[in-house]
Amino acid sequence: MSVGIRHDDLRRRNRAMVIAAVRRAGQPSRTEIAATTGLSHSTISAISSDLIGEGILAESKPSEPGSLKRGRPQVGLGLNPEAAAVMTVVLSLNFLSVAVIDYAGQVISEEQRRLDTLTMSRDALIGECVAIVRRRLEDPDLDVRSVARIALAIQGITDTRARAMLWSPITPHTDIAFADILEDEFGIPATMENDCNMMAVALRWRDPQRYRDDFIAILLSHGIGMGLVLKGQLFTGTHSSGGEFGHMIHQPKGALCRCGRRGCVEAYAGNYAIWRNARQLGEDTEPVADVSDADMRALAAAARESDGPEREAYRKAGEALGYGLGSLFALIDPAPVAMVGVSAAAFDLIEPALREAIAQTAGGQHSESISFDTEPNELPLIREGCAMRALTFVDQEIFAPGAQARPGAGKNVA
Amino acid sequence: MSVGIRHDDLRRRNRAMVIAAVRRAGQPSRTEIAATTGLSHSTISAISSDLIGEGILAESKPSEPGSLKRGRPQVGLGLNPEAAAVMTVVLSLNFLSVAVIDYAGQVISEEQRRLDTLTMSRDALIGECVAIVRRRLEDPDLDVRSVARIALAIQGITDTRARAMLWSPITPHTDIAFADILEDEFGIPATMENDCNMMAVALRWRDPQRYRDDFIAILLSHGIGMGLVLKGQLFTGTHSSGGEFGHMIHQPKGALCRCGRRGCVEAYAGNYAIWRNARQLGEDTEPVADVSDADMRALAAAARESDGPEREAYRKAGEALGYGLGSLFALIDPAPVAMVGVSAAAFDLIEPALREAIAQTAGGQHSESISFDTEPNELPLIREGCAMRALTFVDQEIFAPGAQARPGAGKNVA
DNA sequence: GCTCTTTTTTTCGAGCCTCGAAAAAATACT
DNA sequence: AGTATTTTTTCGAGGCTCGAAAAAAAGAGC
Repeated sequence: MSVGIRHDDLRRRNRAMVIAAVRRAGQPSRTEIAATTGLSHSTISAISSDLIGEGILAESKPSEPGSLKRGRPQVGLGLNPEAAAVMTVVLSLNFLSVAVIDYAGQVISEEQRRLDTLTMSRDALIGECVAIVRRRLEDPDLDVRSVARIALAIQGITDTRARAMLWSPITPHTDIAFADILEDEFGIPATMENDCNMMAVALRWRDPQRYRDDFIAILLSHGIGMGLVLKGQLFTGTHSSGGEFGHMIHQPKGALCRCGRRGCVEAYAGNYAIWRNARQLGEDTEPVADVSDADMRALAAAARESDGPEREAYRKAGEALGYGLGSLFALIDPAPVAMVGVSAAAFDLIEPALREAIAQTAGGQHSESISFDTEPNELPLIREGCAMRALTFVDQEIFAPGAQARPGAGKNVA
Repeated sequence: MSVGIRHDDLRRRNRAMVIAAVRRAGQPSRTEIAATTGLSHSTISAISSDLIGEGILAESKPSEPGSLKRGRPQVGLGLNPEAAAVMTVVLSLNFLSVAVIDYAGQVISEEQRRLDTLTMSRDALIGECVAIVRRRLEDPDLDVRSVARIALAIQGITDTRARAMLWSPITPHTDIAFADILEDEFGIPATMENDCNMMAVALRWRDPQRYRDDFIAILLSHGIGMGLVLKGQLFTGTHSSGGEFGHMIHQPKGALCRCGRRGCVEAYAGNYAIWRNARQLGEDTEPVADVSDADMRALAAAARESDGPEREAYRKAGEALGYGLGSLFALIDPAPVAMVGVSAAAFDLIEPALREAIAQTAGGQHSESISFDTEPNELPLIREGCAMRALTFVDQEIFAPGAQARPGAGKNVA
């Protein structure tokens, strides 16, 4: 099973703890780090002195003028923005966006492009991704050697090892090993992440109070996606990114889903499903390829206006989501939920039926106490999540082990 | 977040690894332990010499006569059966059973009792549990001081901290803190476990080849329960034992479930549901309290005999289980399944409809490759799981830290 | 029966790492 | 300027793991 702990692992792990503490707290003093990690002051002192010597951390003046305490003032430790950089690539329906982010998490540069992802050939899609990354790397302001990691996020299913996209609604092509492709092309370690998982990662960094150890991020968009954090860990399937909440069964043999099957939650709550119901097209109608955000906002407006088929469509969506959440809660117990995406802006139309449905399930025993939060814009969240994922990789996998193994690499400060 | 690693943790963890390696492998040599843990021979030598000195491990002669290898023969290390003992208490419908198990996992003594759990008062139920434990502890052959842990398993929902039963179908009473009660009564650390989780634990020990990192144990009994292991970890809810597969929704507003709600998987696949459908009583009929195993076997026989309402009842059960598993697989991806309990003996009647249903779900994409195994008798599994849970607790929490902190306690061999 | 070979296990010194205590540093209070 | 207070560093002690070498315990060969 798992492997024994070597002596050198110890330092690596404790270095990782210190870096993580600094990334989380912003500008903590050595004393604060000692308190949060439980390590002794001497150890923190030794480790942080090493990390500063290696250019990973940097001391920053207290900066707080209102710190009228006695005693030697604390000196804050911060991440050195120039220690490294990472790149995020977000590929969504008809849209590709890239950003370069410094080690402290600030965006250095970005680029966005419209594509016709549904009709592009496999090679063209890969080519566009490679090209946009290359353009960013060729930016004269950027030190290419400092780019330590690329994180791609895509709508759809990725594999557990974060190497490949297995299936995606934005393209007819399957099994594209984006991570390997980018690694081979640029020699920079890369991962392929699921968009909703990245949303969950981002929520945890944005609001650690609310989104801590257990929570759910649900993407209400053309399709329905989910990112799930359980016991502080991002939940993934055994083979894939998992958490395909949208394809849990709501009604056996029910409405036609984009995945070709019947009765999935998405077949009632995805944008195309709401649109289909609002237009009263019948549940067997082939899902349309795309409904614009503007159309969805118009639909929501009409639903708020009068009690017609539009309102009924949102009611059905709420019911499907409610029963789906009820089944999910039966498995994992209730947890805070964040609704993300265009239809999150119409959550007022969805919520009543959702709560009613959830109250009829075992998981909804305390349905009043389940709280929902909404965030209409998913893209910034996905990018933030990617950035944090790439940065924590650099923290844990590159900086924590230190550079003693290879004396030629990295910056060796005496 | 998590805490830094101290220097003394190191030894504790590596001791735990060695003990775990011995428990898993049976009679491994020091060399084998070094190989599986990745630690050096010197370290293994030092640790195992300590453990032998403390009476936790014991050397055993090679025992294999056919070991015609050159070189110094390996000497096997085994668990010392007298190092400690644990107790398992399994509380199920109308039945209470207790066993005392030595440190090597052999049953020393046991006792079983029939009770009328559904009608007993709260105090009577607790009293019976306490009394049966006391009788075992008063056994003159048993050194009471060696009993290091009690593990209770109960059908129903337990809390995450493994202290209390929150709800159970075998009694109308709720929120009984069995673990605390036993601890207070006997001064022995105790935990309260969910029966299906213990089944999963046992399967992992019984057949580590098949049930390794990801698998599902489903109890097909009066109710439907599940134990789930994901990524090598027992899956639990955020507040409770979780994994209430039986109460995922199969049909919104469908058949009446024992939990009082409608459309749960259990309301189609639990014994009472199969019985209700076989008797053509209608889905709104109040679930009966108990159907005997003999009745269920008769039902299965009738279903095999001719294509009547009995066969249809099993078909409906298969359909509900199939759609439920499909939804589950959408979340976690497919994994090997073990069907446990009386109705597992009728799995031939269930399987066709189950596979048909699962094939219509997103999670059932490779439905042929999903393999089912059956085990009609759940009680031995639950007891084995409890025993292993209690024993690994002793391994990790009592023996791994060692006794250096309290020089008076334990056996200190110079 | 004795020596050689092979494999397992133990011993020993080196190198790290963390810790606690004490010292040093840096500032506010008086 | 001196004192109190808080943060940070320094230093020696104690542990732990590791690699190399030695010791132990057999079978193989003559």
